[in-house]
Amino acid sequence: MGVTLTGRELEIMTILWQLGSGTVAQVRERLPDDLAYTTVLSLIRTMEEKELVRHEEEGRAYRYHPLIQEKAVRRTALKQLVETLFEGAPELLMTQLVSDRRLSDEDLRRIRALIDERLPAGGS
Amino acid sequence: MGVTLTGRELEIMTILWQLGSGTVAQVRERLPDDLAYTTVLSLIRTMEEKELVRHEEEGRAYRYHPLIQEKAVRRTALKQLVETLFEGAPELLMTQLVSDRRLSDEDLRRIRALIDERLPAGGS
DNA sequence: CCCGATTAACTAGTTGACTAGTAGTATACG
DNA sequence: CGTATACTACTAGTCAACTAGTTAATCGGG
Repeated sequence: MGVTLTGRELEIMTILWQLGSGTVAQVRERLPDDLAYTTVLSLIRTMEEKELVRHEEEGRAYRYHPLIQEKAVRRTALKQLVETLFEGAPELLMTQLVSDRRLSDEDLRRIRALIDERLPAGGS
Repeated sequence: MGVTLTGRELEIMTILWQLGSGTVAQVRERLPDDLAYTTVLSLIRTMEEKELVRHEEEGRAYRYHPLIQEKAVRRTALKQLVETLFEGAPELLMTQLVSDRRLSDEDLRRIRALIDERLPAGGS
């Protein structure tokens, strides 16, 4: 259930999300590893079969557009993580994030503000 | 970097974490899918090579003990997710969790209490 | 019009995760 | 002591992800 991507596919989608759209060459030069042109092409074609991207012709090349939203992928991945590793309990994940040193005071205040917005006024 | 497990390995580790330790048979009967005994054995032996578990002899069987902590796996997975899908910014992940319907008011209050503890007293 | 460069399509090889069978060994028990 | 049972070791096959080569088509410049 939900949109799931392999590692490489995610790298490619991230680039497409940033650019809005891109040709194979554009994606290729932005990938962290130096892959062969044909390799990137193969990946993108697979992604087109999965309906993750679509193409439109642009001169001699194809321009590829993302068909899925980053938010959807994030949601699926997060849900997956919570289910497999945090007993299906999101607050366990939250707790770990808050407990770890990873968040600055600034971050924490922002989160608290968000929570306050979300909670009905006058709670205990 | 950090402890990473495959899907099945995680399932097995979760069982070992719950039990404290276990034999192949004990793990096998608790796995969601009905795998052959030898399959589970193969998996666990691979995990022993990776130093994810160790064994001690117990009568005719081996008893396997986890060598890594659940917390370590959670930390790695969470960090991985933040880096690959949330621009390395944990507060983005927090924001999405808070925004989604997934958390009850109860959860939110608990998180807010945690944040309050964490933050230095006094001062927005 | 021809040449070099870029690109898409097709084909295929490698690797790791996952699965399971077979053989051999040890244990329990009558 | 002998047989059945449970277990480990070894071997191997399948599948998806990933990678890249070859071929053919297209375009721009001389």
